[in-house]
Amino acid sequence: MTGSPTFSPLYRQIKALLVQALDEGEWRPGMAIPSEAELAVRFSVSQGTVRKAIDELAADKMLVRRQGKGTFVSTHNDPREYFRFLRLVPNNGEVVPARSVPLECWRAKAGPEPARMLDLPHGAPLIVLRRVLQFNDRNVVGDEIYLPEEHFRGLDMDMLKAHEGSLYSLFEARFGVHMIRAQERVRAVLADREGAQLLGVDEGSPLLSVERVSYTYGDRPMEWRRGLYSTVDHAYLNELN
Amino acid sequence: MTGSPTFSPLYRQIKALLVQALDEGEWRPGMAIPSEAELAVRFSVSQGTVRKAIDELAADKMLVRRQGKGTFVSTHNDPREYFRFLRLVPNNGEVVPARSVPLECWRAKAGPEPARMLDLPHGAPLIVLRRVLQFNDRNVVGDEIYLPEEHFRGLDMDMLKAHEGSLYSLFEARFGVHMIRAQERVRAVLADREGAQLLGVDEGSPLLSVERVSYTYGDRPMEWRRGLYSTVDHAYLNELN
DNA sequence: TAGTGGTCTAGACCACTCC
DNA sequence: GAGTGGTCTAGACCACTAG
Repeated sequence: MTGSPTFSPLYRQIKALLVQALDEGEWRPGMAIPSEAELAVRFSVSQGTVRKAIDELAADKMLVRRQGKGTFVSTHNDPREYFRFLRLVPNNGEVVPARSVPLECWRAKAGPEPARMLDLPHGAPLIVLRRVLQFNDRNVVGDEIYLPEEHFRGLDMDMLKAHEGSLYSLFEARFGVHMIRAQERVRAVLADREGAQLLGVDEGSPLLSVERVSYTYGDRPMEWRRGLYSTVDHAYLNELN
Repeated sequence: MTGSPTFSPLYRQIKALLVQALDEGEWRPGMAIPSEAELAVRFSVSQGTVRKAIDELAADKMLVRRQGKGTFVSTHNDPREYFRFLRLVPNNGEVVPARSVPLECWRAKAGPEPARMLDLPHGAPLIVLRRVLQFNDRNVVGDEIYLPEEHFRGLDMDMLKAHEGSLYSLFEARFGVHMIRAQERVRAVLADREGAQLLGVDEGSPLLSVERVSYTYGDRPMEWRRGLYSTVDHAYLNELN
């Protein structure tokens, strides 16, 4: 019976303004945003209110606080953040860095599934790419990745081969597309001939199928991918609360 | 060169005291804790400091705030929370409640793996139970669950059959064991004869193997389980930030 | 109307980083 | 020492719940 509960506290409005500024690129990934005191003046609120807005953005991992230094726009373009969304860990605890190796890259029209996942019209232009992830020079993940061409114009094999780091670091550095969050659906499948060969397992071996949609500011989907994970020497790790 | 950074803010000390009180059962799951004002008096700090401690406990899901009513100890013993740790969702979005059906329950000595995962000495007494999870009366998950007998004395098939709800709600209601968080490792495996029959799939079908350790207050491991998930009609859903 | 959590402010001071 | 985020306080007021 009651109307919509339209009440929105000040700090959430400040938060929305900050997200808008981030989305518009007022501050680039890795750069510092103005100090809390400055922002308080800019928005005509107390520092405590700015602080609460930033608290939430830090919890969302859009910003990173560093005591004594400032507050920074989070970035994928830093070795420690390259594979922020990758949940695969080796069975023996040793930490080896992953390496992304591009295989193919072509243009295509969106079929029903990519169109739906990317919120695009059927037939919209896409860039599709295939790559593998390696640990210790061994292929462990094979991905097929679908991107709306509109936002990734110019992406090709040369660019992929020239780039050090993860795809998300490339997306950020070259196309200004910053992924904020993602959602994965994991299933068990059998390796077909191609997948088996790619990951160095027998045909018919069990693999994880991992489908992921990644979102940029404003919950806009910007990437859809399907991966095959070999879980012989690794596991998909998940924390539950 | 610098010594250990032992600085701990007041609100974290308050938080630790609150966790201790929760662990000792001063307030039971589902019940309200004292108001922020009362706690401020009790600990001789300002309400804002208590508030920040509770903020973190709410983020950890140990407490739940309800505006106008109070702050409550979180509980698994509520239909909406029965399967808080279950990440399985149906392929078609419809929400059907899960149902836990016990199969077997027996006593055993801890082998190397349960002992390691539960931080118990080799040979420590365990209770082991097998059960299935059903959606729409169809078996989708088969679990084998290992519990330290010390904390679950008296658990048997009769008790399992008599209980409505999830295992965690039973653990909480009957044994005062409240799971706070858990960690899962997911792999792809092939269904053996037994697993295939249990889940109604062909032998050799791909299944998810999900190993989980659950922790109570103080990060004390209290349960280890291994599950087989059929992902024919469901997917393991995960949010990444 | 009373009690609870939620917001907002202003100010003092602390911890950390860098020059 | 200057500048940043981090803590703590005290007080006023708002939103929500329940009797």
